[in-house]
Amino acid sequence: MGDVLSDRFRFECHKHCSATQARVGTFYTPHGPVETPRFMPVGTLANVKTLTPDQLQATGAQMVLANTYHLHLQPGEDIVARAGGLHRFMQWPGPILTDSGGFQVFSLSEIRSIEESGVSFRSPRDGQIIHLSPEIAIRIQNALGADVIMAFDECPPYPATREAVALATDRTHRWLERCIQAHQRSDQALFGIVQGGTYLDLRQAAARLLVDFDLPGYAIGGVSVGEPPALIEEIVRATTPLLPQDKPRYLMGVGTYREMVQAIAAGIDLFDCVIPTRLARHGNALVQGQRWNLKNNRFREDFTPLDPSCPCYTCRHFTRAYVSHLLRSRELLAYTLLSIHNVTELVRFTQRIRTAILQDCFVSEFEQWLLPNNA
RNA sequence: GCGAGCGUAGCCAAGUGGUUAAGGCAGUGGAUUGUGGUUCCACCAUCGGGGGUUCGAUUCCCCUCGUUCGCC
Repeated sequence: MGDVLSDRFRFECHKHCSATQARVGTFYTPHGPVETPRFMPVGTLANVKTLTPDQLQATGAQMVLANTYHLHLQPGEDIVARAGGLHRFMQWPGPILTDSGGFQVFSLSEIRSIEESGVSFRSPRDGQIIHLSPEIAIRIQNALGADVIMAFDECPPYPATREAVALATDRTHRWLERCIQAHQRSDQALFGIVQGGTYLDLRQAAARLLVDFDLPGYAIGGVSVGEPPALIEEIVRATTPLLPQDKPRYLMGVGTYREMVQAIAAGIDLFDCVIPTRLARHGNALVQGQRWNLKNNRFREDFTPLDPSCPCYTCRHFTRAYVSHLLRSRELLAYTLLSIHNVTELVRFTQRIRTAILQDCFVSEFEQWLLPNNA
């Protein structure tokens, strides 16, 4: 299976940045290539919410992230499987990645018990008890049928003691073995996840250990859980170089302009983040490295596009004043237009980085984001 | 013209003779990182006007203005 797998999920590195660890590559999946570095919008079906596949495709998005936990609750993986799998059900022709649900246990359950066998918690939706374990998470993801599936991990909160993080990290490794055992589809790549909280030596030990599993890709998880942004960069810089050169590296849950640039400089290829769509639903636009609250008074009579230099549908057709009006009157179209723009913006941002690396001007062009702190 | 009622923020609307006058909507800012889905947080009034009573009135009394209902 190893050869078939490595063939189906080949990662080619085309160029390395001369001054940083940044690189340009292509990650091949059964549903098409992903040109890296690349931002992946979250998610689809239960989650992108306001974009059609056509609209999503027009943003330049290649791979999208869907959510195991939400799809398990509704409509249930059996229905997705009977519908012909996730790609067909949601009509997304490109690559899809599913998250394992490990993060959701951390982020949105109140009552939970985490044991060696797995996790149980009360669904915030309807109160029913949900069980997740490595085997269940993989079984669900096998049924959903995404191109890339994620190991079921334990994501410790921040802050957490070194002892607690070490326990969670060790458990994540034991769970990874069970995930690999449970995984049954050779047309799906299982990625491992590096945990270790903010303890760099735990991170590095975890990375070294994971490499031995020879997985088709690796992710850094457990960041952007409330820690100071500077710590994310530290973690990424300490961990990424230990992951294999010839495999895609994915930083989960990130992020912002700065975090992405710094992570790419450390050798990261893929990102996912709810920021563009969540901000859209809250009335914010990402424009030229800034966040704007389109509901602010100053946009009321601003008859220019969100970003005159942006090629997206929203910017080609509508004014800031119009979007501001849609938001004030709570028209659903506001969320669609802002989502189109925001996703386009972050995808384009990673595309521009890709181009800059290819032209060997990454450091000079993205200097403002590489320097320590500022807006 | 007579009788009764009501005037608290842009709107709706509690409330009390005593240091900081509920709440909602709207408004103004802010937040948001492997998606709990029109979210969360903060700010935003001296009580129609004038005069009395009182140590003290948004609250009680008088006048006035506005408004609503009924009668003529």
